[in-house]
Amino acid sequence: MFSDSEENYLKTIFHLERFSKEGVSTNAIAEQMHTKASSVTDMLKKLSDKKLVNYVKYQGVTLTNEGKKTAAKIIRKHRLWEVFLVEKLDFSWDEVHEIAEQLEHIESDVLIEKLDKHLDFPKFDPHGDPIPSKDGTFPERDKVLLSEIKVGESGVCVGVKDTSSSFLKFLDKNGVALGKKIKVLEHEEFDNSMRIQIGKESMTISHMIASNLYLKTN
Amino acid sequence: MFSDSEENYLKTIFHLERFSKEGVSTNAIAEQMHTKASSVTDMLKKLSDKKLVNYVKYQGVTLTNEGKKTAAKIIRKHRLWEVFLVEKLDFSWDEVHEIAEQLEHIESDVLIEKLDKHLDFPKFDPHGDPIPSKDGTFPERDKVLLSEIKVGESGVCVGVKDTSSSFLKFLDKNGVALGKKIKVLEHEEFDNSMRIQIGKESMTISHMIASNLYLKTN
DNA sequence: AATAATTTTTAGATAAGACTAAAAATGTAT
DNA sequence: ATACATTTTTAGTCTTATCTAAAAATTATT
Repeated sequence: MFSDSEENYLKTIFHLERFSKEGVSTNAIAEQMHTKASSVTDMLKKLSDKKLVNYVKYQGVTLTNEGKKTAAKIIRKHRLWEVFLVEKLDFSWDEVHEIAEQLEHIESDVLIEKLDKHLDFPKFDPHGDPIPSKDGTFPERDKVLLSEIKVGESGVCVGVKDTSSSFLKFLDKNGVALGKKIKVLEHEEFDNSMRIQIGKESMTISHMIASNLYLKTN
Repeated sequence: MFSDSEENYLKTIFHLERFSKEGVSTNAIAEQMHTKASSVTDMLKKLSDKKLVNYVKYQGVTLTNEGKKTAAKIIRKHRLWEVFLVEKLDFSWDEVHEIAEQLEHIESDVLIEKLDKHLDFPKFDPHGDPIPSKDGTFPERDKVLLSEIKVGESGVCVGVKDTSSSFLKFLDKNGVALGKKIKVLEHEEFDNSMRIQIGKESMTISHMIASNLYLKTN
């Protein structure tokens, strides 16, 4: 159906689209794929002809619905293969990416559905990233309050429960933002305060704070 | 290391080499691969430059040791993946070839060794074809006496136990030869005689005969 | 052995994907 | 608003793998 190269572009655009509200820039794609801007332009024209992206010269690209569906399918395959490699072949989660980059291009719908079944229909890959379903929808991320997380474990900040501006201001002042990784270092029993690590900094936060911050774990 | 196309050529030459004592002809390769003779010539030059084949213009090709090793590795991957598809994903043996054609090009030595282990080091694929080991050697085919084979099952003639000329003459007269497929139709309990099918012919043979003929079963 | 038939190779073209270098468009400063 | 810097596109080249058509070598036939 599509070449490996086309699939890789779609996948990259899909991932970049989640971070920029505007169309994805040629250079951003080039950098992500370790290729040159001119190569990207060539490919964007081709993908546009195939109705997989909305492309206007100098304006960046977005995926069409068809493009999104195709990208989701590739990501589905990639992540299912990662689960296979870790769960069935005993790879560790940091060794599987390169191999999955190859496996994701294997073309067979039956194969991927049988693999899904064999793995017992996993919802998340070994890195905790969601596996889109056959129709291209992504499962909702598990979010857990920071206060629920055990010592030694970590997660990435994905939202807040208390949306008051004073809380948000506090978070901002302390370097807590969406996407930041937080590790729980200590849990003080008597007042449920926690010592956490954000980047290289560590700090102590009250239970009040910890019970209003959502993290994605695993 | 090598492109998918180069690997496919090596594999094809490897298979064709087993049937012709001479070098493999350009046309034979072209036919097998559904491509044109001129394309084959181009590739043979490239493979020759890479020391994977011994190629002399107009004389056909043979694989070098390096070429044989490489071909065996691809066949190993192909057949291990076939075992995986049938044993783990519940494909039937006739559905797996095309998918394995894709999977055989996935590049990762660790992957293939882990897959081998996961499958418990199989020696034959679902079609009964031998799986070469890591070092490129093919396991000896299981041979079974015809007399041991159950009704309904079949095998291919691979040798004799009694090597007397009278026995060989008998086999010859009845159209039994190396490579012939034999199916067991009936097994008469009282004298252990068998009714077998060879090609379109069926015939009855004594236990004496059946217990001196080796078949490969699948 | 000379000619015919077949096989194989060469020559030249095409398509995909990537690159370099130059041109065009867009964005930013003074 | 004009000039500078950056981004993006175009134009042209390269590589890999393929093809067609024609030329060369080999094999078969009479």
